Amino acid sequence: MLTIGKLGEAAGVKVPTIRYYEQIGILPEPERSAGNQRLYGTRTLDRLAFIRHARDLGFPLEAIRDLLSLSDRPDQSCAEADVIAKEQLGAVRARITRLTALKGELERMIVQCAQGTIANCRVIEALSDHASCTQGHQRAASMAGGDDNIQEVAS
Amino acid sequence: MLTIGKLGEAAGVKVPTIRYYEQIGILPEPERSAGNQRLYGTRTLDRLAFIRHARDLGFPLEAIRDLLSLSDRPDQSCAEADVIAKEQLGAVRARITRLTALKGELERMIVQCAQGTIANCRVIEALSDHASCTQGHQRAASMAGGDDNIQEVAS
DNA sequence: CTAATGTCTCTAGCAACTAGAGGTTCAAGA
DNA sequence: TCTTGAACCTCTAGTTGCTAGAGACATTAG
Repeated sequence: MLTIGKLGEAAGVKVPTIRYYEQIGILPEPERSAGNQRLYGTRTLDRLAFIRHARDLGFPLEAIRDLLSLSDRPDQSCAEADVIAKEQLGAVRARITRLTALKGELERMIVQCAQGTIANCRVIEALSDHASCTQGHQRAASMAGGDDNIQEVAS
Repeated sequence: MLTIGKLGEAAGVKVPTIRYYEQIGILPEPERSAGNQRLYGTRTLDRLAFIRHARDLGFPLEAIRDLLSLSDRPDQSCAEADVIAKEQLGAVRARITRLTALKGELERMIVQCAQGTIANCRVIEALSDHASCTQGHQRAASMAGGDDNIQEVAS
């Protein structure tokens, strides 16, 4: 039997994340020790590894929940799993397309920045000049899953 | 003078988002009409278009805040703006690399799904089999800004 | 036995919005 | 002029997928 810390270590998932997964119901409530600490078997380790891997692949937790409920009924058709994976692939492709366009625009911006003053800075100017934008004006309706925010770029 | 709705339409930004930007201080508090409604000039439209464009490029609001404070002091060097843009470019490149790897893995998974039952579904199996993962085990320390979650894939 | 580490629950916070309640103001048509 | 309906106001709470902290209890190594 594994404690929560060992489980997290084995699966590559942080301890609070495991408790969070239990809270939202994608991991079952485990046994407890005499002192009320969670104890897990290898079944849960497999399940958690599955979740982690799917998260790494970009699947949202709701999709993972669906996948898990499918794998709990192994006699069903795998068509549903296939659909989920294909949707995921479409979303990933769309993101790559979009990010590639962004990369081009950023590269242009940086090349044009001649280390002058802000007044004639191409970076700021490129950001101000919406007309030179390669993307359209549709933000909400742009592409499926097009939420390309990057964390920790500059504080 | 533009009302908030017209401003949002002109800049391609939703009304609650504008109020949110004001709340977090990246848009100034505007004038008000006699009936307490917000009224904006073209200065704010420019600023909002700048924000929207930068968001489209994936800049986080904190980076945009820095960029805006730079552009408020036009005599400074643009080196800082250059640094921010370069960080952004690095993050975008890392995301593309990562997403391309994910795309390959998803494609493999889907090709192998022979429309059988869950019991021998390659999609589920590929997700369970952590050993066949092309990525390492480092999640937190993977790549800069590597948070590739996709929304709205499956409910 | 004690000290250090691990675990417990609970609450609050992060980004970047979005949605809703319940009320007010404005512009246009009859 | 009145009236309707859209747009606006403030405020709170929800979203996703966690992360961080407080204060208390459990376990384990020396």
